[in-house]
Amino acid sequence: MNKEIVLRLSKYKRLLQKLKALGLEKVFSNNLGDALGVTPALVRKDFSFLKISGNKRGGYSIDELIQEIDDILGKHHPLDIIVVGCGKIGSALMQYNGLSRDGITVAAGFDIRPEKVSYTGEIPVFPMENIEKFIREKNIKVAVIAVPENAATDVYEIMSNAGIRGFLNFSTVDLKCSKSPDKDGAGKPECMVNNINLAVEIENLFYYVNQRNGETE
Amino acid sequence: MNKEIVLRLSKYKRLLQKLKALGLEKVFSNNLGDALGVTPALVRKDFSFLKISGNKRGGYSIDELIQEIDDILGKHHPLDIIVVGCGKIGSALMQYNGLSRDGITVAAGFDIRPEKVSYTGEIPVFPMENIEKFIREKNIKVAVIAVPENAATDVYEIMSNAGIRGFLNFSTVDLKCSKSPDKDGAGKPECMVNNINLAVEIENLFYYVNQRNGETE
DNA sequence: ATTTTATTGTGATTTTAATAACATTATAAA
DNA sequence: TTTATAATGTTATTAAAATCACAATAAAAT
Repeated sequence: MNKEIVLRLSKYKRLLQKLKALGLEKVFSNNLGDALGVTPALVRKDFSFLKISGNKRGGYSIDELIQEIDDILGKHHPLDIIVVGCGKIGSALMQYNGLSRDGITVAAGFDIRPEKVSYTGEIPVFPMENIEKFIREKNIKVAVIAVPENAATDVYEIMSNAGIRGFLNFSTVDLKCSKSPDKDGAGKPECMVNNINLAVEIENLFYYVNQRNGETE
Repeated sequence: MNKEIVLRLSKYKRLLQKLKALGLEKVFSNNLGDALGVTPALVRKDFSFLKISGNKRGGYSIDELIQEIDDILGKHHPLDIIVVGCGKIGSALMQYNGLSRDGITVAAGFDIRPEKVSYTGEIPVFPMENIEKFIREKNIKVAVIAVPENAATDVYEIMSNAGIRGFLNFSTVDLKCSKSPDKDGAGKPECMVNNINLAVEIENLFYYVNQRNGETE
């Protein structure tokens, strides 16, 4: 499955939950397409691909869609993550309410600096030495990387070896996930990395802003 | 110009700066392609498109590439932004060093809550009433939105009217930029919005992680 | 000076994702 | 019960982006 379609699924679901909260029960490919800025045909294709069928004239059942999308996104399992690096960005994420509202739980934070370690807060922060054990024991599969540039690859390696398979990387290095080593390069990726570089995003915005001011092209 | 190519430009540049710091002077399309995970042909096409030419056997001059990319990304103008919403995410961004390292300056923060307002810190936090005046006077064009869901569209409207043209949106609503109203829908977008939904990103990771465990397909 | 080589620059091809178009069919209306 | 309608589901088409492939050529080697 395509990366874009998975992102659309999350967006459909958020929208559907809001529609449901408003008391709606059915929705048309039309409505979802408008909201996401895509054609209704694409919405139908997505659902068709997911084996969700609608009703020839009544559209799709919102409940069924939500249920089905949650299945696909694995929302019926606990979504436990850890955050590595409890500096500015890392601790903001740990305290961010937006995650728990979507069923995502930050199980713990980790930091190499002793002064960041704390077992008293709502979410404990452990020293880095404990990370491997924690990942294995709690069977954690997804982690946020919020460490400085020079530590990122090391931290990635450690976590990757301990069993983390999904990384949300806020460090300034672009991490690429290693392939399965046993198949000498031909294997499918062992993990998934999602790099978010805030400076890149902002530079990107400035580019467009400058475009607008400059050439009328 | 394509959105993807602009992102690649930022990535090329970061890489080039590191290579330069190591003392290198020339680089081949080959090297850049490897690092970014694209083919060398695409790298050459990007540069060709930017009117940067290399040397038939000596590759590209790192200095020239950096200079040229900075030109295109508008890095010779000041990159001043504001942050609206000084909660967890917002204040983390304001204090984040990664931005200033790339020449991006947070000129001010804004918050509707009086207790967040402060003129003593390194970056002042003003009350929301002042935002329009500030944007106009300082000619700010790019803003980060880090407010709760219910405030996002209002805040977006206010800033859009005051002159902001590039938005990095961390709120949980997907903002879509409005088109120029004078051309009844046919005009080019008036602004650019970059939505980052952290919960969506993490859900996305869980999807791939679950895939790996499940079907061997 | 000549030949070889390594790299650029670009046209052709492939791949992928999205749109457009339409045949199908469940519901509603007559 | 028949007809009309409004939505789905899917096939064909278009558009876009990346890769492939190779001719052109500057530098290095002989």
